[in-house]
Amino acid sequence: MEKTMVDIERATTALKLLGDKTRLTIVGLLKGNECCVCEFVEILQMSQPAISQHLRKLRDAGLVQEERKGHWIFYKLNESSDIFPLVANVLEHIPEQKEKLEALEKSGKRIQCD
Amino acid sequence: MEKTMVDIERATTALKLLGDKTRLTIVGLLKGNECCVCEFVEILQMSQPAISQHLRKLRDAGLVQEERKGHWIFYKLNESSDIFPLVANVLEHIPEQKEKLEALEKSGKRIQCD
DNA sequence: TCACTATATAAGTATATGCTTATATTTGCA
DNA sequence: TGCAAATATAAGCATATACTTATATAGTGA
Repeated sequence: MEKTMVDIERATTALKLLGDKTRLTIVGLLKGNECCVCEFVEILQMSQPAISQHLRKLRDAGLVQEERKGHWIFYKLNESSDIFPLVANVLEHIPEQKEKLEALEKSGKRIQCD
Repeated sequence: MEKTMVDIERATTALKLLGDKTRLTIVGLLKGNECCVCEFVEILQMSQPAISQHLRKLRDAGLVQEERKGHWIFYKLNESSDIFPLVANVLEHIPEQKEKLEALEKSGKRIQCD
Protein backbone atom coordinates (compact mmCIF):
# COMPACT_ATOMS: atom_id res chain seq x y z
CA MET A 1 0.00 0.00 0.00
CA GLU A 2 1.41 3.33 -1.05
CA LYS A 3 1.34 6.08 1.52
CA THR A 4 1.20 9.20 -0.59
CA MET A 5 0.86 12.34 1.47
CA VAL A 6 -1.65 15.04 0.74
CA ASP A 7 -2.11 18.32 2.51
CA ILE A 8 -4.85 18.77 5.09
CA GLU A 9 -7.07 20.78 2.75
CA ARG A 10 -6.99 18.14 0.06
CA ALA A 11 -7.55 15.37 2.57
CA THR A 12 -10.57 17.07 4.13
CA THR A 13 -12.09 17.61 0.69
CA ALA A 14 -11.81 13.90 -0.06
CA LEU A 15 -12.91 12.75 3.39
CA LYS A 16 -15.93 15.04 3.34
CA LEU A 17 -16.97 13.48 0.05
CA LEU A 18 -16.47 9.98 1.43
CA GLY A 19 -18.38 10.92 4.56
CA ASP A 20 -21.71 10.43 2.83
CA LYS A 21 -23.27 6.99 2.62
CA THR A 22 -24.35 7.32 -1.00
CA ARG A 23 -20.96 8.53 -2.21
CA LEU A 24 -19.00 6.04 -0.12
CA THR A 25 -21.11 3.25 -1.60
CA ILE A 26 -20.55 4.61 -5.11
CA VAL A 27 -16.80 4.71 -4.59
CA GLY A 28 -16.95 1.24 -3.04
CA LEU A 29 -18.77 -0.06 -6.10
CA LEU A 30 -16.05 1.42 -8.31
CA LYS A 31 -13.32 -0.53 -6.54
CA GLY A 32 -12.33 -2.83 -9.34
CA ASN A 33 -15.31 -1.97 -11.54
CA GLU A 34 -16.62 0.58 -13.96
CA CYS A 35 -20.24 1.57 -13.63
CA CYS A 36 -22.62 3.84 -15.46
CA VAL A 37 -25.08 6.24 -13.94
CA CYS A 38 -28.15 4.09 -14.46
CA GLU A 39 -26.51 1.24 -12.54
CA PHE A 40 -26.00 3.46 -9.53
CA VAL A 41 -29.59 4.62 -9.83
CA GLU A 42 -30.75 1.00 -9.82
CA ILE A 43 -28.51 -0.19 -6.99
CA LEU A 44 -28.91 2.78 -4.70
CA GLN A 45 -32.58 3.29 -5.46
CA MET A 46 -32.14 7.02 -5.83
CA SER A 47 -33.20 9.53 -8.44
CA GLN A 48 -30.98 10.01 -11.48
CA PRO A 49 -30.30 13.70 -10.75
CA ALA A 50 -29.28 12.89 -7.19
CA ILE A 51 -26.77 10.32 -8.45
CA SER A 52 -25.50 12.67 -11.15
CA GLN A 53 -24.89 15.38 -8.61
CA HIS A 54 -22.93 13.05 -6.35
CA LEU A 55 -20.85 11.88 -9.31
CA ARG A 56 -20.11 15.44 -10.30
CA LYS A 57 -18.77 16.22 -6.86
CA LEU A 58 -16.59 13.12 -6.94
CA ARG A 59 -15.33 14.03 -10.39
CA ASP A 60 -14.71 17.69 -9.54
CA ALA A 61 -12.54 16.58 -6.63
CA GLY A 62 -10.64 14.13 -8.84
CA LEU A 63 -11.80 10.95 -7.12
CA VAL A 64 -13.44 9.48 -10.21
CA GLN A 65 -13.13 9.74 -13.96
CA GLU A 66 -15.81 9.49 -16.59
CA GLU A 67 -15.71 7.97 -20.03
CA ARG A 68 -18.51 7.90 -22.54
CA LYS A 69 -19.28 4.61 -24.27
CA GLY A 70 -22.13 5.08 -26.65
CA HIS A 71 -25.31 5.74 -24.77
CA TRP A 72 -23.68 5.44 -21.41
CA ILE A 73 -21.14 7.33 -19.39
CA PHE A 74 -19.01 5.02 -17.30
CA TYR A 75 -17.30 6.08 -14.13
CA LYS A 76 -14.18 4.61 -12.59
CA LEU A 77 -11.80 5.47 -9.78
CA ASN A 78 -9.16 8.01 -10.78
CA GLU A 79 -6.10 5.99 -9.93
CA SER A 80 -3.70 8.71 -11.00
CA SER A 81 -5.10 11.22 -8.54
CA ASP A 82 -2.93 12.31 -5.63
CA ILE A 83 -5.67 11.21 -3.26
CA PHE A 84 -6.25 7.80 -4.78
CA PRO A 85 -4.00 6.08 -2.23
CA LEU A 86 -6.03 7.61 0.59
CA VAL A 87 -9.30 6.60 -1.03
CA ALA A 88 -8.10 3.06 -1.72
CA ASN A 89 -6.93 2.80 1.87
CA VAL A 90 -10.30 3.88 3.22
CA LEU A 91 -12.04 1.32 1.02
CA GLU A 92 -10.05 -1.48 2.64
CA HIS A 93 -12.00 -0.85 5.83
CA ILE A 94 -15.50 -1.18 4.44
CA PRO A 95 -17.32 -4.25 3.13
CA GLU A 96 -17.05 -5.19 -0.53
CA GLN A 97 -19.86 -3.77 -2.61
CA LYS A 98 -19.50 -6.11 -5.52
CA GLU A 99 -22.35 -8.44 -4.54
CA LYS A 100 -24.60 -5.56 -5.45
CA LEU A 101 -23.15 -5.56 -8.96
CA GLU A 102 -23.46 -9.34 -9.14
CA ALA A 103 -27.10 -9.06 -8.17
CA LEU A 104 -27.56 -6.49 -10.96
CA GLU A 105 -25.93 -8.88 -13.37
CA LYS A 106 -28.24 -11.72 -12.32
CA SER A 107 -31.26 -9.52 -12.86
CA GLY A 108 -30.00 -8.71 -16.36
CA LYS A 109 -29.62 -5.02 -15.67
CA ARG A 110 -25.86 -4.76 -15.78
CA ILE A 111 -24.60 -2.65 -18.67
CA GLN A 112 -21.75 -4.11 -20.71
CA CYS A 113 -20.20 -2.24 -23.61
CA ASP A 114 -16.92 -3.90 -24.48
CA MET B 1 -1.45 -2.04 9.65
CA GLU B 2 -4.63 -3.75 10.84
CA LYS B 3 -7.52 -3.76 8.44
CA THR B 4 -10.52 -3.92 10.71
CA MET B 5 -13.78 -3.69 8.81
CA VAL B 6 -16.60 -1.43 9.81
CA ASP B 7 -19.99 -1.12 8.20
CA ILE B 8 -20.76 1.70 5.79
CA GLU B 9 -22.80 3.67 8.32
CA ARG B 10 -20.03 3.65 10.88
CA ALA B 11 -17.42 4.52 8.27
CA THR B 12 -19.38 7.48 6.95
CA THR B 13 -19.86 8.81 10.47
CA ALA B 14 -16.11 8.74 11.04
CA LEU B 15 -15.21 10.08 7.60
CA LYS B 16 -17.71 12.92 7.91
CA LEU B 17 -16.05 13.91 11.17
CA LEU B 18 -12.59 13.73 9.61
CA GLY B 19 -13.82 15.71 6.62
CA ASP B 20 -13.46 18.97 8.49
CA LYS B 21 -10.14 20.77 8.61
CA THR B 22 -10.37 21.66 12.29
CA ARG B 23 -11.27 18.14 13.38
CA LEU B 24 -8.76 16.45 11.10
CA THR B 25 -6.06 18.69 12.55
CA ILE B 26 -7.20 17.87 16.08
CA VAL B 27 -7.08 14.16 15.38
CA GLY B 28 -3.70 14.62 13.68
CA LEU B 29 -2.37 16.39 16.76
CA LEU B 30 -3.55 13.48 18.89
CA LYS B 31 -1.52 10.98 16.91
CA GLY B 32 0.99 10.01 19.57
CA ASN B 33 0.03 12.84 21.92
CA GLU B 34 -2.48 13.85 24.53
CA CYS B 35 -3.71 17.42 24.41
CA CYS B 36 -6.04 19.53 26.46
CA VAL B 37 -8.68 21.89 25.17
CA CYS B 38 -6.70 25.07 25.74
CA GLU B 39 -3.87 23.73 23.59
CA PHE B 40 -6.21 23.20 20.67
CA VAL B 41 -7.58 26.69 21.22
CA GLU B 42 -4.05 28.09 21.09
CA ILE B 43 -2.85 26.06 18.11
CA LEU B 44 -5.96 26.36 15.98
CA GLN B 45 -6.69 29.95 16.95
CA MET B 46 -10.34 29.23 17.46
CA SER B 47 -12.77 29.99 20.25
CA GLN B 48 -12.96 27.60 23.20
CA PRO B 49 -16.63 26.69 22.61
CA ALA B 50 -15.93 25.90 18.96
CA ILE B 51 -13.14 23.53 19.97
CA SER B 52 -15.26 21.98 22.72
CA GLN B 53 -18.05 21.29 20.28
CA HIS B 54 -15.70 19.61 17.81
CA LEU B 55 -14.25 17.48 20.60
CA ARG B 56 -17.69 16.44 21.74
CA LYS B 57 -18.54 15.20 18.27
CA LEU B 58 -15.31 13.26 18.10
CA ARG B 59 -15.96 11.78 21.54
CA ASP B 60 -19.60 10.94 20.83
CA ALA B 61 -18.51 8.99 17.77
CA GLY B 62 -15.83 7.17 19.76
CA LEU B 63 -12.82 8.63 17.96
CA VAL B 64 -11.30 10.23 21.04
CA GLN B 65 -11.37 9.74 24.78
CA GLU B 66 -11.16 12.31 27.53
CA GLU B 67 -9.45 12.18 30.88
CA ARG B 68 -9.44 14.87 33.50
CA LYS B 69 -6.12 15.77 35.10
CA GLY B 70 -6.66 18.51 37.63
CA HIS B 71 -7.62 21.72 35.92
CA TRP B 72 -7.39 20.23 32.50
CA ILE B 73 -9.20 17.67 30.45
CA PHE B 74 -6.87 15.78 28.18
CA TYR B 75 -7.98 14.14 24.98
CA LYS B 76 -6.39 11.21 23.22
CA LEU B 77 -7.22 8.89 20.36
CA ASN B 78 -9.52 6.04 21.34
CA GLU B 79 -7.35 3.17 20.24
CA SER B 80 -9.84 0.52 21.31
CA SER B 81 -12.56 1.86 19.03
CA ASP B 82 -13.64 -0.24 16.08
CA ILE B 83 -12.85 2.67 13.79
CA PHE B 84 -9.41 3.42 15.18
CA PRO B 85 -7.68 1.41 12.44
CA LEU B 86 -9.47 3.46 9.80
CA VAL B 87 -8.61 6.72 11.54
CA ALA B 88 -4.98 5.74 12.00
CA ASN B 89 -4.82 4.74 8.36
CA VAL B 90 -6.16 8.09 7.22
CA LEU B 91 -3.64 9.90 9.39
CA GLU B 92 -0.80 8.20 7.55
CA HIS B 93 -1.71 10.24 4.50
CA ILE B 94 -1.56 13.69 6.03
CA PRO B 95 1.44 15.65 7.28
CA GLU B 96 2.58 15.30 10.88
CA GLN B 97 1.08 17.90 13.15
CA LYS B 98 3.59 17.58 15.93
CA GLU B 99 5.66 20.61 14.98
CA LYS B 100 2.69 22.62 16.14
CA LEU B 101 2.96 21.02 19.55
CA GLU B 102 6.71 21.58 19.57
CA ALA B 103 6.14 25.25 18.80
CA LEU B 104 3.69 25.40 21.71
CA GLU B 105 6.30 23.84 23.92
CA LYS B 106 8.93 26.37 22.87
CA SER B 107 6.56 29.21 23.65
CA GLY B 108 6.01 27.74 27.12
CA LYS B 109 2.33 27.12 26.57
CA ARG B 110 2.36 23.35 26.50
CA ILE B 111 0.49 21.80 29.44
CA GLN B 112 2.26 18.97 31.25
CA CYS B 113 0.63 17.15 34.15
CA ASP B 114 2.57 13.98 34.77
C1' DT C 1 -33.91 14.83 -39.53
C1' DC C 2 -36.55 13.05 -35.71
C1' DA C 3 -37.57 10.62 -31.70
C1' DC C 4 -35.74 8.09 -27.86
C1' DT C 5 -32.48 7.13 -24.20
C1' DA C 6 -28.94 8.44 -20.90
C1' DT C 7 -27.12 11.96 -18.45
C1' DA C 8 -26.41 16.78 -16.86
C1' DT C 9 -27.86 21.09 -15.13
C1' DA C 10 -30.76 24.52 -12.81
C1' DA C 11 -33.66 26.25 -9.31
C1' DG C 12 -35.97 25.61 -5.09
C1' DT C 13 -36.28 23.81 -0.34
C1' DA C 14 -35.67 21.49 4.07
C1' DT C 15 -32.21 20.05 7.08
C1' DA C 16 -27.45 19.85 8.81
C1' DT C 17 -23.39 22.14 10.16
C1' DG C 18 -20.05 25.32 12.29
C1' DC C 19 -19.62 29.19 14.20
C1' DT C 20 -21.06 33.08 17.70
C1' DT C 21 -22.31 34.94 22.43
C1' DA C 22 -23.95 33.99 26.91
C1' DT C 23 -24.07 31.09 30.74
C1' DA C 24 -23.38 26.83 33.57
C1' DT C 25 -20.33 23.42 35.67
C1' DT C 26 -16.27 21.63 37.77
C1' DT C 27 -11.87 21.84 39.97
C1' DG C 28 -7.91 23.83 42.59
C1' DC C 29 -6.53 26.91 45.77
C1' DA C 30 -6.32 31.15 48.92
C1' DT D 1 -16.12 29.18 51.62
C1' DG D 2 -15.49 31.74 47.78
C1' DC D 3 -12.96 33.06 43.65
C1' DA D 4 -10.53 32.11 39.34
C1' DA D 5 -9.42 29.03 35.58
C1' DA D 6 -10.73 25.36 32.34
C1' DT D 7 -14.26 23.33 30.04
C1' DA D 8 -19.11 22.31 28.67
C1' DT D 9 -23.62 23.52 27.24
C1' DA D 10 -27.36 26.23 25.18
C1' DA D 11 -29.47 29.20 21.91
C1' DG D 12 -29.22 31.69 17.74
C1' DC D 13 -27.73 32.44 13.05
C1' DA D 14 -25.52 32.17 8.45
C1' DT D 15 -23.98 28.95 5.21
C1' DA D 16 -23.56 24.32 3.23
C1' DT D 17 -25.62 20.18 1.81
C1' DA D 18 -28.65 16.68 -0.28
C1' DC D 19 -32.50 16.12 -2.04
C1' DT D 20 -36.72 17.45 -5.25
C1' DT D 21 -38.91 18.71 -9.89
C1' DA D 22 -38.34 20.62 -14.32
C1' DT D 23 -35.61 21.18 -18.24
C1' DA D 24 -31.45 20.97 -21.27
C1' DT D 25 -27.92 18.36 -23.72
C1' DA D 26 -25.81 14.69 -26.30
C1' DG D 27 -25.59 10.35 -28.64
C1' DT D 28 -28.06 6.43 -31.33
C1' DG D 29 -30.64 4.61 -34.76
C1' DA D 30 -34.86 4.65 -37.77
